[in-house]
Amino acid sequence: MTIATRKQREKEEMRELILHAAKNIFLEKGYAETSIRNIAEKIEYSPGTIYLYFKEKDDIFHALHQEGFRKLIGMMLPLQYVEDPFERLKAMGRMYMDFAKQNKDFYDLMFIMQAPMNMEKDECWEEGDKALDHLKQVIRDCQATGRFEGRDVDYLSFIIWSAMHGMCALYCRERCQAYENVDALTLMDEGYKNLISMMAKF
Amino acid sequence: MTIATRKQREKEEMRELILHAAKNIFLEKGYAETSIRNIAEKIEYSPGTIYLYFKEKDDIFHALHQEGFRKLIGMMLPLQYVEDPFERLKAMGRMYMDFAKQNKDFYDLMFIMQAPMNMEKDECWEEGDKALDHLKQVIRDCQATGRFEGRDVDYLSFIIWSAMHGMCALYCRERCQAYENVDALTLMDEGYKNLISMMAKF
DNA sequence: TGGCTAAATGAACAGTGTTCATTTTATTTG
DNA sequence: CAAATAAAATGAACACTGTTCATTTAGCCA
Repeated sequence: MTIATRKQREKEEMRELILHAAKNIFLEKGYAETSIRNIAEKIEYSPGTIYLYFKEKDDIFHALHQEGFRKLIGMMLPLQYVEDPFERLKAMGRMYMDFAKQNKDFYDLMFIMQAPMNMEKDECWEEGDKALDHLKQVIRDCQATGRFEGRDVDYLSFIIWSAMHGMCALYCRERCQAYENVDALTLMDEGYKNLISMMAKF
Repeated sequence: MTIATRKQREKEEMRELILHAAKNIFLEKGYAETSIRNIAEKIEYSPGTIYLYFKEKDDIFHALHQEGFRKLIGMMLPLQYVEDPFERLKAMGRMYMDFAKQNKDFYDLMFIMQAPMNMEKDECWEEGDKALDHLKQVIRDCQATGRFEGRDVDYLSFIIWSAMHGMCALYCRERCQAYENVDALTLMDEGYKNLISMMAKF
């Protein structure tokens, strides 16, 4: 094993160390409260060191962004074995919602935040595109069984995604409080049922 | 006219002056780039002065938040004369979308940002609640004509709002770019048409 | 004009992301 | 092994942030 490869591995380990610390602070305190100095302190290095492994703060969150998508896709993957396409679509929607509920901060980072988006589209959205392709494919599968006949896949996937995202985003940013007498989780569950009914008759 | 009343008027004018400057910077540069010092500089006062008229930065954005809702409600108001409730609902949806397209930053501030929400619910969401009540009422009007029969108004309004918000939020935060071959505005228009079709058959 | 109150100031505090000359550490060469 | 070189880590410094507060300035009343 050459020194060069060890050096490279150590570099990779350092990146992981930083990411691990960043993720913990981020999940605990949120984006705004996660500072470079906080991360540096946690891993017992100086702030400057972090800039040897990441070009800027957003780079770190870009990495977490990808991790979030890998997590979401990981949750979705088993659902490909649900045979009936519409049932699969329904299960995917529920999974998406559960992901948002259980990983508020990841969801925020992936779909709401402005921060880590100053990247060239191609490299930044690879994982996100994959997730969207999943959705489009299941819609095409539905169409193969006669559902959603004649509907454009792009437009249809967009409104479905929007509806799901809308609920999750309102949830993440506390706008569900507008409904004083209904608890947020119930609101989402029942809202989703309505969406399913709509799609079923569509 | 007593001095006291003039003093009070001057105080109000100063608030307006600050708000006006804040709004301009905010609409031009966004929330993060709008600093107290920037606002102070624009109105040619010292930073400290602003804290004599607003408790904190969020207070300023809370005021803009309200202004945004008044603007949205103002746009919605004429639509109450659309007789058919479902047509009215459709028009309201389109109006909501247009508002988001034309006032990206206001929309962001009103429905996406975390910032100015650290207020006691009652005073902060008065305007927002009014807007939501509008939606609920038109749904009830629809139900009076036999549409959406047996559906819970809270849940139904939530999924409709979510679908609209989802599109607008994805638009505001540049997630429409996920669709490489479709322009964002077309995506929203066509997405909305799909939503209307869904609601029509629901 | 003197006294008082209210308004405005701007330096100071504790924090931020980021840069870079300097020091420390590790590796290679003589 | 020692000296020279290359790589990694440092932390002070820069320009910024929101917010506070002792001090100065301006306006009003007796």
